[in-house]
Amino acid sequence: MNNFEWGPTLRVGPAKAHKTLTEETLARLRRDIVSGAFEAGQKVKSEDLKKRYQVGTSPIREALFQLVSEGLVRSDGQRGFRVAELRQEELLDITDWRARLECEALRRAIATGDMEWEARAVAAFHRLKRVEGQSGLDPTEAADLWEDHHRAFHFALYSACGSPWLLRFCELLIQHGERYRRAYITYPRISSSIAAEHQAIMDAAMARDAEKAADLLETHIRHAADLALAHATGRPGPGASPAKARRASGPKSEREPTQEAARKPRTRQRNA
Amino acid sequence: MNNFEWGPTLRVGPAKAHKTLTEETLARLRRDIVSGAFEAGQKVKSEDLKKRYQVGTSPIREALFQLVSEGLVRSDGQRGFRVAELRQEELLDITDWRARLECEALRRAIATGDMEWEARAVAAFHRLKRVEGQSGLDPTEAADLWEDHHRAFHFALYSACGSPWLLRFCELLIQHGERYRRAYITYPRISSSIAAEHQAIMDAAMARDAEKAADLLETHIRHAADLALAHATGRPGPGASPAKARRASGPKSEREPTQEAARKPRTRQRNA
DNA sequence: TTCCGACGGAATTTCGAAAATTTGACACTC
DNA sequence: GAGTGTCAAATTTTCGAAATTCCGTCGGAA
Repeated sequence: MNNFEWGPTLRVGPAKAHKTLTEETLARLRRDIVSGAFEAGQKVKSEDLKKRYQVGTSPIREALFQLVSEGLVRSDGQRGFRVAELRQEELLDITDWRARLECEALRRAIATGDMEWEARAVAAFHRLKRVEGQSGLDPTEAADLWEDHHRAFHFALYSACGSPWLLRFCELLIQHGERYRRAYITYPRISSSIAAEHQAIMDAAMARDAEKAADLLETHIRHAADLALAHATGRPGPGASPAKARRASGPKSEREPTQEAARKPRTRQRNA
Repeated sequence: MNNFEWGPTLRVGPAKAHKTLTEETLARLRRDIVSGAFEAGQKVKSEDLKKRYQVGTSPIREALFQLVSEGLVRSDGQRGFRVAELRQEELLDITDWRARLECEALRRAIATGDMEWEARAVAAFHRLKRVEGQSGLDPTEAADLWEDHHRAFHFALYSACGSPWLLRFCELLIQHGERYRRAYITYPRISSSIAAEHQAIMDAAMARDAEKAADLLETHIRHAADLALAHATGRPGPGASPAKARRASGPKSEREPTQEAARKPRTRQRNA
């Protein structure tokens, strides 16, 4: 039950062969949303995305719909799509569930994980450390790289939990947690204390001390959220332009419709 | 935080206006998969679906991708889609998490729910009872109707839990749980004991007895799963044609490729 | 002025056909 | 007979354009 696959979200390695354009676009779009390349609440026009990713209408829409289901994008009737908003309230919700579910996953993995699991964890941890030591990279690239391996490390720890659904929930929550973090905290900011936390979790896990590992993990998760929250409150506020919106597409006219345009019902032909 | 929306999955009422064809197709396809109109593991050809739902390529694919994310459909590289398999192992997993998460949701709702929540629950329960009393319907239709209202009743109970993510998780799990149930148990089988369980849960919830309600709910969930499991083990086994596969499309040739056809890598142009 | 409906540009949704890929079959060699 | 390469049909993926819908604006009536 280990080779559980849902999306290719958390795979760092060689990845599935026979990728379709849709899958590729999905991965890129998801990464761009999580990394903050698009602003929260921003309208995403398929025309822009087509230019940005150099693909046709179908892959774009197919990817968008999958992201809707993941909660990163919202679909507005026949009014297109927009990036999900960021609300502090939701960050609290996500953090609570991350603490509950990821700790549970870790406990189970420690209880039942075999040598292969240990090997995966050790390998992922090693990669993370190496990436942290790396210097001289473009900040954006460095952030992306670190986040990828950070995610992979956490996921490797849970990978032996034995419950596909738990793993899936963790996957979703981690993704969203990362988005909040990256929206509020500017890089580079891989503080050594975070690295130390990882080390401690890793040690406890390998020593098969489930309770200690879970405690450390919970602290780690809440710590990250607190940090984000602290930064958030000292800022314009959620939804109001966190991070820079890098790699944004050209200076298009954008025409954001008036925020809450009067929504009077009209006559309609179809779908009567 | 109550008006949380993800998919239109669990809405019974008036539903969002301005439906697009994709949304409609998504709802229909989801319902058909959950209800067992498609067999588990079956390949779904877009050509068939186009004929079945009378729409073009795009709505079909867009709906399919959303269902992939929900776990009801799996996407096979460039080899199309197939309905997710049913494995007893997974039913156990789903049941465990349903018990944990739905009970938690119910507890929270009881703790913080207001009058409006009570009203929603009472209304949903009333509808469920009325539907159960109804007679003289086509069995298929009756099953669909009952399931819709059963789902809505459970969801109404949780709707005041205050956590969007918890609600979303419950939504997904309920959906999958229903699929297993309907795959293994043939209708009509709305035993009076189930109705009694609902009544008891409802009473405890309205009396704000969180612990009792949660206990009853857990029993209810496990009871349903046990029933399904009992039927499953006395059958060909999961994945091997449970339920009837009603409303199946025309007697097409179906051409199921040999289960594990030798998968030798070929030369490829794109995505090199 | 304010409300209402129609008009037209912009964006989204949907379709159908072209391009690419998979799959099974057939012939050929070893 | 087993293994291998080629070919054509079936299927999926992708594109681009047509159809539909939305949204702001303008003009006219109360």
